[in-house]
Amino acid sequence: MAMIVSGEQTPIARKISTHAVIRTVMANGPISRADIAKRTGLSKQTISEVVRDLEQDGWLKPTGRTDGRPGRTAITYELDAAAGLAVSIDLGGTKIAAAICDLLGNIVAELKVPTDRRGGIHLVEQFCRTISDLNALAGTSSDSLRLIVLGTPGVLDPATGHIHAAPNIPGVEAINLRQLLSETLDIPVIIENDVNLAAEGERWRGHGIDVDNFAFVALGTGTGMGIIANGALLRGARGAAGEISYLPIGGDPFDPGGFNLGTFETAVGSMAMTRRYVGFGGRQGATVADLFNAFECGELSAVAAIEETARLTALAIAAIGATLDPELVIMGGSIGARPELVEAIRRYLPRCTPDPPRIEISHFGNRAALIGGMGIAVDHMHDDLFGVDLGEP
Amino acid sequence: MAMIVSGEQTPIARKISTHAVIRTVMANGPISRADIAKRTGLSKQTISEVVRDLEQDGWLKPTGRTDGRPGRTAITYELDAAAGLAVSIDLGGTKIAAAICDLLGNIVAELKVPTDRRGGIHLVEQFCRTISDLNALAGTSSDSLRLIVLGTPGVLDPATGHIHAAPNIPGVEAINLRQLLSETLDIPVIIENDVNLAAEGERWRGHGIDVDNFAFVALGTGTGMGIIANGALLRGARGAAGEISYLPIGGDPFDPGGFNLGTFETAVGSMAMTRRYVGFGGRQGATVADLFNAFECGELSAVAAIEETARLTALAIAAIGATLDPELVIMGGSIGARPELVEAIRRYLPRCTPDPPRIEISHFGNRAALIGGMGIAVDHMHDDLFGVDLGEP
DNA sequence: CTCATTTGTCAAGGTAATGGACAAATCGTG
DNA sequence: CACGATTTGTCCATTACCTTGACAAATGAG
Repeated sequence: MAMIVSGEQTPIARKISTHAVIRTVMANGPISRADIAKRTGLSKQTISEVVRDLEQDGWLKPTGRTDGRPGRTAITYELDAAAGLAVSIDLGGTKIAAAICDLLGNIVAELKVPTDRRGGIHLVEQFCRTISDLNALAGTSSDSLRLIVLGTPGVLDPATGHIHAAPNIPGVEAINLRQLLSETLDIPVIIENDVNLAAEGERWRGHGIDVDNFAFVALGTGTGMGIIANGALLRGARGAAGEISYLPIGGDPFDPGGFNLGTFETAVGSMAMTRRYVGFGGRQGATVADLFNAFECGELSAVAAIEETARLTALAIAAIGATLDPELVIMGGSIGARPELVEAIRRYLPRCTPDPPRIEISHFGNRAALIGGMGIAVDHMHDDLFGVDLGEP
Repeated sequence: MAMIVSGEQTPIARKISTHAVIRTVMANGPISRADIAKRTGLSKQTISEVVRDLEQDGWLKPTGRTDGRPGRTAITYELDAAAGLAVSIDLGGTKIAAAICDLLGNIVAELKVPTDRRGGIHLVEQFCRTISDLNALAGTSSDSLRLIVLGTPGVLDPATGHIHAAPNIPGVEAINLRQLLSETLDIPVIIENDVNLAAEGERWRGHGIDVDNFAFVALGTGTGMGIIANGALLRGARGAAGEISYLPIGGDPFDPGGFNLGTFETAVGSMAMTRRYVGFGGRQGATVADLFNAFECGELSAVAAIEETARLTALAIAAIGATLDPELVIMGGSIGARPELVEAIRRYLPRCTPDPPRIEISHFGNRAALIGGMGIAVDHMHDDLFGVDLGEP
């Protein structure tokens, strides 16, 4: 009923001090208490108290001593990485990638398994098995896991976490995957669109470091985009921000047939690409890999197919640029990350938009979403543990 | 050098309490000290002290007493609106609108003058004259002004405030309007794109209240869009977010001729509309107003011109929707706010995009940017006066 | 070994917030 | 009109946190 501004137990002032100490330690690596005092402006006394509490609770640990300078040697402290472990899972149509990471974002264990094609409830079981495999691999225990971040294809409701449309994975629209997994393992689960996670991955440790406005464009079987705007993930009102499948580019958007897949996806998805290749005179039944091989050999129909895809993608990036004004567009996905395609896009872009954004190929390739999940997990653990909430009247 | 976490003079704890009190008073109107205590969770004693300090500094003032309920009557306090005044200026190609508002966002004085066509430095002089006219009108003094928010057309550099392209106003690209005005009057000046301000206006007190994701689309002589994403203004990397003039819609984006105005603006600006009207057989030399009059009379060429503009705008909104997933699109500008056009857009939209956003006509019409400037000014004054900064190591 | 230098602890003092007691002021009711 | 119930606002003692200054501990340089 009444708003509580000071925390339930720990008073607000000590919370803020603790927060400042943690942030200083995280930003400056192994560091002595005296140094923390200088950087935070708090007194040595206070720092000693806060550090003692944090060490008792297992968050900080002494890691070494200073030397080489005059004066008494100082004990240096560091975040105890093992104090918080999290799992990141990237659920794909054919494969599941999963990893355990610690509080500092170090990868402790990582593995990949084929997706259980039965989908639905069987996926929950598979996740649990995979997590226990990861624990065995890393020598950790399920008890020390604090959080699971799950990346899936499809549009997610920002509020409930319900998956609206995931064409490649059967039986996930009927169940609440997030809730089921969370209740089974008794751990909080964050669910997020996989392309959004890929964008987060690039922001965390890829090309997007220190870039406040960029987009991750994925082209593969389907199309999608993750947006970082003002330094944060942009989900939109219904979680459908970045659903570029429906861009009115590459076809007639008023054609009711385009509603199933979306105009843009119909024009540049892998189906469209091979169809176009065949249309230009390429070999019947060719896959996208065949197409790029043919391009390598200089086959004209392959060149034409890729050029057209690049032209349409450049138009899409122009539309995105006119809306979001990103500094950078990162290309990913089995098609989008191909250097030949990206090179062609770079050629087309300045011809259809003034002041085009920089174009880069994903730094993490198909691991971007997995990495992004870890980034979110680490940020979330930090917020959870050390965040300061001022309340909202 | 050293990071100061606690404020220079006022300790952090008192700052937070003060902040909580201010927010509670702002949110709950006239309110007694006991009530503040209940809502914030702080003790009555603390509230009394904080309120006494705030009253001494002129921020709060007692406004009345409670009655009608059992128990001792309470003195109710309110923000002293006159403690902070700000100016909002909307610089247009033909007119300048300006207003003074107080800390609560009440409009104290408002006026409109024709823009000095000589532009450049003369605008600074005109702003100063207008502000002193406003002061005379409101009976206030220049000394109590804390902030000026200036809205202009064109793309602004988010860092420097430099105006990059403002076709309607001569001589503003060569000078730093923000800096000049700020130095002349010795008041901080915030400069912002006018369509962004219009979006802020709708967010503050228009259709965008409590809507975290929406876009304000302006169609008139030119085209533009202001974006509220995640509840905040989206400027993009170079301040060009929402520059929908360059959307690759309504023409061939690879046509080098489209670079001057942008493909979309070339297709739906007022020039394009009248040209299209004439092309469909309308009267030579007709203005946009004539066109809408003709539509009113059921003239087929006018109907066709408006239908085509609506069709293209629906496509643009589809593209914006695929990127941003707004809950709402607010239409503004001399053309965009026309009900006939909006009605047509509403008809076209479901045919080219699934799950289309709500479409509304601007709540403030051509005053939206002026109102938005006030909203920003009020928010900024609040942050300035009562914001809590935790520092950043 | 001695001195300068830096680290870390101890003790004392100050500020802000809490909680309880209590006076002040008002409404409702007999 | 008096009295109890109720709410407001102040006073006082106590607690929690942070700071200052003094001082012991530990180390490199000469």
